Amino acid sequence: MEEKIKRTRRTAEEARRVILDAAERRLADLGPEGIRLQDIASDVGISHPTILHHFESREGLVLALTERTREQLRQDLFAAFSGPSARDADIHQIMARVFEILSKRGHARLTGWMILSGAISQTPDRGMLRDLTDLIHPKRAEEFRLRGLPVPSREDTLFVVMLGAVTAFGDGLFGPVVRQAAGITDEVKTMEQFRDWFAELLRSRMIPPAQ
Amino acid sequence: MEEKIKRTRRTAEEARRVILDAAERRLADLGPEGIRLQDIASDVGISHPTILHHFESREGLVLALTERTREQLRQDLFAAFSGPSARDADIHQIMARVFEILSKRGHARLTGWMILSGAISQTPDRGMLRDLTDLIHPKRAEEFRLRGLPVPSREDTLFVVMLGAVTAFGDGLFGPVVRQAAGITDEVKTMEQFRDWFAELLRSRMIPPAQ
DNA sequence: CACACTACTATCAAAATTGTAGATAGTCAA
DNA sequence: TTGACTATCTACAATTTTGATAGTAGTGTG
Repeated sequence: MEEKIKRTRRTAEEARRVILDAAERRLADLGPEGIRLQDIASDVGISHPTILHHFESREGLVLALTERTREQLRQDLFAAFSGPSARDADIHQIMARVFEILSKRGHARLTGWMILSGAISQTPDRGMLRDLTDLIHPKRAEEFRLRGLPVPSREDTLFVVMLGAVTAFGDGLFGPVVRQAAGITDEVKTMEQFRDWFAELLRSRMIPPAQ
Repeated sequence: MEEKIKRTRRTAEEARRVILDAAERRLADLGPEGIRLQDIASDVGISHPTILHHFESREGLVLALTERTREQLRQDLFAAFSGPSARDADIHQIMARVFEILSKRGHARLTGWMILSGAISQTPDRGMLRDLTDLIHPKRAEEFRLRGLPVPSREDTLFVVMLGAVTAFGDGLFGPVVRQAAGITDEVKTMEQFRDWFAELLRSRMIPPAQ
């Protein structure tokens, strides 16, 4: 006697989404070895050939995940910097949000893995930080201009942005190990203190000097 | 007619060394998928069971590599900060050396991979940055004391060290992608400029304010 | 209702990878 | 020289993993 098996049939788009979600979770949690078709499939509750059906190959899955992660990151970052709530938020809040995006959501780890595995170089680059700099620099220049101070170069703003990026990514991936090597006992508390300290450092570079 | 095959027989120590060298190179160059016993073996010019003979298992190899990398990093960093040449080198030269250690030798990439794969948490931690802070902080405090200025807390020095570490690691792994996202064309030149700019930022935090 | 479309499954094939077993050959010490 | 030791090899086994094939079952449209 044969069992009638219930199939849940999703739209192709929905199927791709849940598969990518599962792959993302596995990769962020379990590291480089975590992206096995069978495991991902069983997480979703489907058979592994279904993944191949939607993504052609394992590599196709990886590339799709890379692209989606990049795009999400771009959107999250721009939301943090140009959303309505960012209008009068100070840099502490914004940096807190950036760090949160990169560490809590595991984006730093994901990106690190993608860089190491070479997937990221096969995916289109959209000049995220260039655009971010172009968003920030005019405002910053204006602040200086209003006070009659020498306007900092765009390159200076770019370097501040790059430092923010490198540090936020670096903290997301290397942070825990660095804090351990620093002999820190209260991870969570120190993490927040460090981020605040760093945000203050960035702020003192960004704003015009006190008159 | 049988060919007499020449075997090169190394001491166990030497064999372990060349195997770890090859594994390190593959991992830094090729990423997570680069650590395959057969490939490493053929790089060295041996058969893959020889690797198993020396390291018990693939995992044993990974752990041995993790430990060695950590120890090398520790030694390199301490050499940069307390070696004879570091006596009157300024922070620009020291940071340049730190960045070089982490990027050129691929240590940042290696460490990133080890974190992602979970290997690093199975290896002893020696509080490298804590020790580094204890090496630096007294000197720094003395500089302030001599000038009759309020002495910064050890925590402040620790944060500067942590920022240096996070940024140097972050740059070693994420740097190229960040620079690409920043729309930078001349990678090498910008990299140097950024590092100098960052070293100057660190210096301005570290030294006593101008009288 | 009938039919086309396609998301999905079971099963198989092929390749790669780690690990085992037993034989072989350098090396050193007695 | 002889013998013990062990670094290294060849050959094989077991497992895992990606991918191919062909058929099944929801879903929407004429």
